[in-house]
Amino acid sequence: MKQNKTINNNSENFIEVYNPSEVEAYWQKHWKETGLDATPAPNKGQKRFYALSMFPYPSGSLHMGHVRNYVITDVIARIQRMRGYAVLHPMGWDAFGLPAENAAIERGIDPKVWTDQNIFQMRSQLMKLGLSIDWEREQSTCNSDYYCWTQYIFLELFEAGLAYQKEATVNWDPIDKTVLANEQVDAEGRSWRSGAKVEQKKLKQWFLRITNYSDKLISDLNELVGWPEKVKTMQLNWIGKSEGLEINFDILGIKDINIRVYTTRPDTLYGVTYIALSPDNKILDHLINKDNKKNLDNFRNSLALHKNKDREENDIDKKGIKLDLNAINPVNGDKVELWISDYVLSDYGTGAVMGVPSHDKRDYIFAQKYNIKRKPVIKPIKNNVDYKEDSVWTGEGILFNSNQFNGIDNNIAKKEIIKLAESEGWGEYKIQYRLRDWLISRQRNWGCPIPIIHCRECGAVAAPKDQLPIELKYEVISNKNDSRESQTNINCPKCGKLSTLESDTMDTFMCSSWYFLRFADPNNKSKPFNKELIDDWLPVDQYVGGIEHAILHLLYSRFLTKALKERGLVGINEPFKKLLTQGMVQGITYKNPINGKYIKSTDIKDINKPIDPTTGQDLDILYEKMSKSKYNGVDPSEVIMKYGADTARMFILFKAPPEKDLEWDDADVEGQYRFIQRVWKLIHEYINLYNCKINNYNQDESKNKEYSQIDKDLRRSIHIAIKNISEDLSQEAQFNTAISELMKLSNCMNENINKSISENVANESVSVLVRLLAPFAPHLSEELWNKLEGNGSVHLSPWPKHCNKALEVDSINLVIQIKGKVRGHINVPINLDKEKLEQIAVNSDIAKKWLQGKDPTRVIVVKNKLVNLVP
RNA sequence: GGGUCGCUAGCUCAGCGGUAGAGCAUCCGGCUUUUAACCGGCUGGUCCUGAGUUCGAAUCUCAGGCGACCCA
Repeated sequence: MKQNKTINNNSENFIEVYNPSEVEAYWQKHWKETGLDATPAPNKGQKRFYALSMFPYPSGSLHMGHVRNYVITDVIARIQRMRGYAVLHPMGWDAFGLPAENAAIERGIDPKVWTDQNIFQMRSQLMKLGLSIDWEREQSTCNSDYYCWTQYIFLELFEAGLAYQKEATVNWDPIDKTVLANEQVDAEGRSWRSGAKVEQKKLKQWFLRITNYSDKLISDLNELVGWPEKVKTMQLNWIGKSEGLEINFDILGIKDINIRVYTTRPDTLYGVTYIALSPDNKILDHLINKDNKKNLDNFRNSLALHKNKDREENDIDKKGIKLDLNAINPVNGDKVELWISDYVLSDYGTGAVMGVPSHDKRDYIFAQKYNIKRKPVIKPIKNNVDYKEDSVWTGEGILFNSNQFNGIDNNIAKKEIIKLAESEGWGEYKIQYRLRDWLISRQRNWGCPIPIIHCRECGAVAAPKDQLPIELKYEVISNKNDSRESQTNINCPKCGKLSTLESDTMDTFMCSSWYFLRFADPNNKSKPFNKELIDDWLPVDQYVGGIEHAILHLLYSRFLTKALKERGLVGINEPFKKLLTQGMVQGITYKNPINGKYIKSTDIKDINKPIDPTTGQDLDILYEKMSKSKYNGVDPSEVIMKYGADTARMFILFKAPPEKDLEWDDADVEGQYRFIQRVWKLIHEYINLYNCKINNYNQDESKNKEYSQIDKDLRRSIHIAIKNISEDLSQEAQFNTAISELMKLSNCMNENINKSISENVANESVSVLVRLLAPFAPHLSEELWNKLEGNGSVHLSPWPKHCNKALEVDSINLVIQIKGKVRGHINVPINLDKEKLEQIAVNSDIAKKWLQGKDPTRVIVVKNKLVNLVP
């Protein structure tokens, strides 16, 4: 940006242009030296506030999403400090994970060195944003003084029986060569990290018993009044509690064996035409004869290694083989076919489903493919045009084809059929959850080692807590496969015999499920944290992060907090009191709608009418998530270099409410830069004209004084700004409207600049504006505060309070409505009684003109606002 | 299919029964050796549509349209 020597050459006093890079660097250094951002020592009686952003993965470069995230918590932290809270605002690094390991393999670098370099890089970028973070509390999950306690917490869970090993069908990511938890596989069956189609493998793995807490995780959502409803709904759906019936189906011709089926739709029981078993259901061993055994083996082998989710999908091809057996529907004795199909999951429910093609989409598709008969038993109450008996109806309705239940509403029938099943003994009411136990084993090197020793005699033995950490070996990982197979020998802590150390590491989500606790007691050498300090600072008062963690991180953290509470390690029940999920930062893209190619903005001649330089095609202008492949990324460091951190902060907060997506627009950034410059100039003009100093403002004097009209008007604007901004920042984090109010106040001060404002009111306005601006533009405000000779730091000065008296007005513009339409205004003194207002309105020229001599039939008077005359 | 949220100036958003509002952009003027920057000013609105409630609806109710996200 080209810098002029002065902003306004006409002004008598030359005002230097505000130079953000100089000023920002100066104050950042000064704040560091004076310890401005340090967390105050717990002091009895002082209110506490814990502001936290989700800590980042240290990829090495800061992106706009990070900036948005950390600026939001920073503004909140700064406001709370000015309001007199002791504030904890820490930062750390989610430092284990595959990129470091891949870098190590590809380039032969120690992953620890690589990670630390990235952390150094990102930390210095963050510092340039002027974030009031207490860096003394910084944590990095890959440091042994952190993961030591991750292991300790794992052992606590192990002792509580909440960590266990089992053989299960698990999601295998073929690119990252590791297993994944269900939460880490998306709806298309792809890994959240590598994007690879996940395969199914049967492996012995470590799990955490999150399902023990299913009900608590649901019911305690009610405590989380400060969470977006959307996130709570997503968690509720993920846990997926359902009520239903578990039914025994006898098999025709085979005694002593029956098939257990779970259904949430007992009302469709009369519509069952087949039973489908999962291919690995153990009951098959008892049902299959030699001939069928071969078929089954072939079938099992032929099954593509689908991901669970994939198999649940409605529209994918479902495969099946028919058995020469029939089951008996216990409710009516009907014979139903027996099938094996890959759309039945072995570890959900009982590994068997009852097929009701008329009332379940997946069953319908399967039945259609294999010509299985259908039997409709529910029809909608309304004569729905869309409903046909030979199609599938999954909605509500009335039963038919169902003996004694005919004509009954299906919701009532559900309960009635459960009752019948229980009284006749062929089924029982059961609650089922979608949530599975959390698989935490990862076949990776760069992760927190699982502190377990496998002994031939004693089995899985916990590493003694006083021998933690089980150190991670940092040697260069040159060959993935070889390093996975090498085992570390260790003596069994129980019997002393030679044993092996567990070679898997933990899911990195385990590391991030408790970091918010460690910040309360970051340097504890004897345990993860001191309970008193946790209960003092936590729960986190304001947590800010991306919606992508609505289930993963937030659910795991809630679970772990509850588990630790039961172990007596913490006293809190929920970790995060308020949650704000910020929207994405999007960049402008130019896309050729024909071939779908993205064009760099530098290749476009006229940015207002973008044309593909090679094909001449008109381009679509879109806003999309910033990414290299779309050429729409904006580098935070460049923006800070060009405009300064304050401009970047102001822009990002002003452009959209925090929870909405934000469209990056360079023109608007310029606008914010100009605002910063205008404020700078404005305050200097006040200094020059009114000799403004913070300490010249006499608050007591302002209270009972008689003011001139100009002073009164300006004071009203000042106190309206205080009131509105304080409200914007109290209930919801409405930074955009708060900044808009700041602009209004500065515009108003600017309008009054050459009018005869009294010195005290000029000082009041300056003192208020600089303080209101402080959380948003901390450097500019501090510099101005300093110029105004304010005491100490503006960031430790008290947040202004509005004065109700200043909001009062002497006169109002009375609105005159005729039949509800605004026809004019009359300036009248405030607080006139209704009769007087009516009199003024009726006798006004406006009334005469519009009523044309007629008397109004009705008069509505709203005191201090309007009079409505109805002819 | 269900749920949630949204639709207000060219753009991004406030307003949530009582005069439609900010910022940016546009346009005009000033300043200036040009570009630009800066300063000043003016524009700009079926508040998605329709019906209802009301003296009065952007605001409340109902129906519909469009869009986003989530779930199935």
